[in-house]
Amino acid sequence: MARRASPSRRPAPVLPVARVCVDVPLPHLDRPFDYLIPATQSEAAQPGTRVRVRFAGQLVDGWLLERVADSDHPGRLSYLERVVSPEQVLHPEVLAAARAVAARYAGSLADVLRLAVPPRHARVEAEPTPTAPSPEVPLPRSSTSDAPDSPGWAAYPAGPALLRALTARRAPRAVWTALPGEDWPARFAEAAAATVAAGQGVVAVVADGRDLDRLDAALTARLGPGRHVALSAALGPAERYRRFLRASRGQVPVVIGTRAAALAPVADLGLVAIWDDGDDLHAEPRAPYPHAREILLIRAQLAGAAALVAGYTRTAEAQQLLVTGWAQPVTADRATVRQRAPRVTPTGDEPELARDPTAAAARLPHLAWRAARDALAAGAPVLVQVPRRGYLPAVACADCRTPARCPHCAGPLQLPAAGQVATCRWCGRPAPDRRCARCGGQRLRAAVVGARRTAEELGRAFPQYPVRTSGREEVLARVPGRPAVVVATPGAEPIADGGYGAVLLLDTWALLTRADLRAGEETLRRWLAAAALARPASAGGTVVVVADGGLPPVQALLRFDPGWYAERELADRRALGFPPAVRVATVTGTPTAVADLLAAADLPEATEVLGPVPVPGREQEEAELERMLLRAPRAAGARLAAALHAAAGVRSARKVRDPVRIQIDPVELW
DNA sequence: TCAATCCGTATC
DNA sequence: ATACGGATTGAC
Repeated sequence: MARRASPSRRPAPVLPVARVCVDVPLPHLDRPFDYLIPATQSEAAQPGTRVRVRFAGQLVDGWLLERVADSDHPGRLSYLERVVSPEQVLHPEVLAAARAVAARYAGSLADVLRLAVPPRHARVEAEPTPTAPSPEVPLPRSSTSDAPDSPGWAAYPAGPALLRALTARRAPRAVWTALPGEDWPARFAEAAAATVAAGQGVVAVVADGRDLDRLDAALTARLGPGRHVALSAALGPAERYRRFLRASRGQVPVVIGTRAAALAPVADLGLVAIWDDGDDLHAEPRAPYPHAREILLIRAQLAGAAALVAGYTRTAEAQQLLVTGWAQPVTADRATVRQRAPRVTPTGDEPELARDPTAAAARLPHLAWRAARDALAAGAPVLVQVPRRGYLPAVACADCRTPARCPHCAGPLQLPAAGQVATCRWCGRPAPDRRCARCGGQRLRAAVVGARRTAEELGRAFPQYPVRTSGREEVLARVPGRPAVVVATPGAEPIADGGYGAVLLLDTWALLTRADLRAGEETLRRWLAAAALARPASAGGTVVVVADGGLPPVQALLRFDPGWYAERELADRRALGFPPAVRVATVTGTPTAVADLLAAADLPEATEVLGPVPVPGREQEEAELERMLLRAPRAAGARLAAALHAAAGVRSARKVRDPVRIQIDPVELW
């Protein structure tokens, strides 16, 4: 009666059962399935390998999570079809983190593993191992010294202690607010070197390729060649897998990269680090939409590793780490900040037409024009930051321009049409009688993004200097320390040799009134990133921000005090019920699908359900989508995610129609 | 009484 | 998803 199961196949003599995570996207199949390991494959079938298995009649990819002696499954087990490769690319520490990430974000393990391990490239896997420097080779700088060689960290009272703690494997956790002009890649490299000197591995994540290049260079300078790899989506599949393998095989102690590197393997993880955690590039756009910072913090927590959350600014999430005592601040004292910071001046946005025809030509406020002119005359380059197009129009108080919020749930308001009553984008309630929280005004105006100032206009204002642009199409990494006008969009500001003489922050109105919860924080982040490239005030460095000096982000910029702003921001979010003070989930889909899912969800008691609201900007979709917003106390966050994942499972087990998208603490909340 | 079909359920 | 089983319904 030998049917399909070939009689020649017999189970492996030891630990014959493989627990396998099958690579299918259905949430109700998000658990391991047991398979028999054929004796012939026993050697190859190690935990962390890729396998092929027959599942529901078809061949699918899977991950061999672990080997056990026997199975709880009451039915008959199938054999593994084959072990794709003996390479153990899924490390136990990464698996544990991936499980926690899936749970945190109401997602499936298979989805997270797809983000964690790049696609296999068989030819690369077969390549002979490149000769790696022996681990016995000492670091270029003294790695045996108890006090690490890094004067740069001495500018921060807690800095040297941070490095000592890394060297001593005490797993320090820090929120580092970098000084203006700080050479952060060098500081990151020093922290990495201290960890490596202690015999541990490092994973560091940055937002984009430009930051990655800088960190790459700093690590090469500090650690020497061949001690780290840089992973990014921009690499081809072969090179990406080649570098991943070097990390996975323990040939390098340090991995740096963009967000997908947050789950990269290193031996004995000692430090996770993220630069500029407020950049929205750190948010993964694929399910389950995890944020690189959260992934890294989960890893640090589970592995007992150190953590470094860093930037010129401080996010509300970083502030939350400080408030809960999970991490300690690494911040310079005020005297040092004053010494390093440029002079910052706010100005109104009315160009003084009569006084200055050239300024008017560029639609530049007089003060901004004068700062630029003086810096150019002094032989320094000038940076002009202009926002990119394409922000959602918001509604703001017509008198003081404070973004208008719903009196019921504090969501942002929208004006369906001129003259109509404003309604909330979150809960859908009309808000006919609301008053501005700041000034009490009742009139509203739509905050329309102004016309973009072009480089040509600035060229007309400063005809004798070259004008260069850095933006979406072409991003400049560096400009020489000579007079020139550099026009850049946020995130594309080149570094200037010797620093910029003046930095002009224009069209700030568009940034500040974005219809987004994070508008203020994001504005300050972009300003500080640009202002940090200016010379110190003592060397003539000036920043002119075209905005009302009374606005909190402007205040924070004037004082160069992102910590103050973060405290305020977190307090606001607590008062309004936003992350990270609370846990939020959004559920998006067709009205019936969303209602179905929520009906099936066993939500924690304290969950507040807001909505539904129509989802904007999806004109072509055949079915109209809507979104519900759920919020729960942080303590109930795990239960909220579990309830939504389970409900998605119940739904997907029944009918496959009408997918719903579940996002936990989405970066964009409007 | 049997067979074609429908629905629900498990997928190891 | 897809494959299977048990229930259901229609025709002989």
